[in-house]
Amino acid sequence: MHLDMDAFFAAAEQAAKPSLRGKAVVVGGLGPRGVVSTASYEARAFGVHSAMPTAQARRLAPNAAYLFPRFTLYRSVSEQVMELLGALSPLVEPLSLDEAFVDLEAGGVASDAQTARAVGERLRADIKARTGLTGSVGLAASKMLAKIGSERAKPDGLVLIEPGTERELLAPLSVRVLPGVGPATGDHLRRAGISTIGEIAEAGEDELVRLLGKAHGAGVYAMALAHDERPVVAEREGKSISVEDTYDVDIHDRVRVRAEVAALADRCVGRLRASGRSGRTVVLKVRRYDFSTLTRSETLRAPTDDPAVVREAAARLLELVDTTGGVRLLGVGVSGLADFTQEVLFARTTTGEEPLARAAPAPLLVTTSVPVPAAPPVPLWRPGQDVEHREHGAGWVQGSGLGRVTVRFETPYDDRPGRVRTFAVDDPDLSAAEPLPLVRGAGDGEVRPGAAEAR
DNA sequence: TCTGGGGTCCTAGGACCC
DNA sequence: TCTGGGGTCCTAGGACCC
Repeated sequence: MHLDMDAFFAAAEQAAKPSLRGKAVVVGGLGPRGVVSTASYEARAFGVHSAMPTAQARRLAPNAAYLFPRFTLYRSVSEQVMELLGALSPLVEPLSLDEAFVDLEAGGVASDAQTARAVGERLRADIKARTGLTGSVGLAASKMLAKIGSERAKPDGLVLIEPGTERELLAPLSVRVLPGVGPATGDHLRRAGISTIGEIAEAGEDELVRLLGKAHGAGVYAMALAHDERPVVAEREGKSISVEDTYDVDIHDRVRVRAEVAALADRCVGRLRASGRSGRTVVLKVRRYDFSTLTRSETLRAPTDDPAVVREAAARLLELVDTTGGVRLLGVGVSGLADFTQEVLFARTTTGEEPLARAAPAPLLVTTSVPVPAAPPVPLWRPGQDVEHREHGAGWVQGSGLGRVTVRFETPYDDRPGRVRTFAVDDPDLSAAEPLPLVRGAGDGEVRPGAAEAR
């Protein structure tokens, strides 16, 4: 089974904000260089879609609601959904917050089409009851086909692909439907006169390998024949951790570039340590004013989670890069991840320093050796953000500017749009708040064992 | 129209080693 | 006189995915 939540971020916002139900909603970066994460179906009718620059979306749908993503909310909803999946099988493979594969056979809940369909429909009902949101389900004999099924089921549907019908179903579809065929490979194949999956099958494996290379060609050919033996894998270990920022305006000042790289290194290490791991290879990423992107990396003698070590490596790498003309993005990453204990064996013992493994998993606070110039003022109130007013209760920020902030007072449990009020940005009665659960009683991460099996 | 942020996997060349 | 063969590690870049 493949489960894919429908327009997940936008749907969660509509569930949280009654005034946005049935309206065009766009969730994504709201700065001058932002892109759309998710558009509600109403916004898609205007031509807005994921990965589109938000500036372009605003031209297409000027009256849509534009909201910053609220990952804490999406994560808590995601946990509830994943918990329902976990009740079906020990083999659940999340692909992102809103998508997962489930091996139903391994869970012993379905091994034929009829029961699989029943399990899928019951899951969709459980998700709706638990989160208030809809998800689409694909059921098939392999990951690829289950995923194609959920795509065809959207929105709010279920598609089961009967074993034996796979190849005739695939034949007329675009090659772009196959996993691993993106824009570049799609163009490549089209120039060779291949645009449908059926044409890949006709071309033969040798031709595909000639066009795409050994590994890629063989893989794409197998997929075209509906040969996909990839298992559902739960709990995959991450292989790298990285942090990057695109700046609203290009940075020209080399001193500022160094300061940003140091800050990114600290943030990266913060996440590295939060995951209880250490890394051996430090990667610096630079996107220049003209969008040309390069990476420079350095492999250390031993894994580290020391912010100073990562900061210094990143600083060395930066000195290898010409940034005249300005940079629009900087990033710092760590790969070659090892479990934490490894490292204690190496560098740390000689210093007499308390092993970092014992350190509290508190947010990492590091004083940078480079003075960090004051960051451009971050707006205090971001569109979509939850707030609490001493008098008016729970609401969310509709917009702010010119020293004022506009709030709509409504909660996920209201049936009608709430009232709008405007305050001074520094109104002492107004404070930031945590998101409310979308369904009353179904709290964040709250475990209700047996909820799914109870029927 | 002006292009996010977080990842994974693959390729290819050079260094290095046996 | 005409330059082995194979394996691993490191680095850089590109394609792809959500």
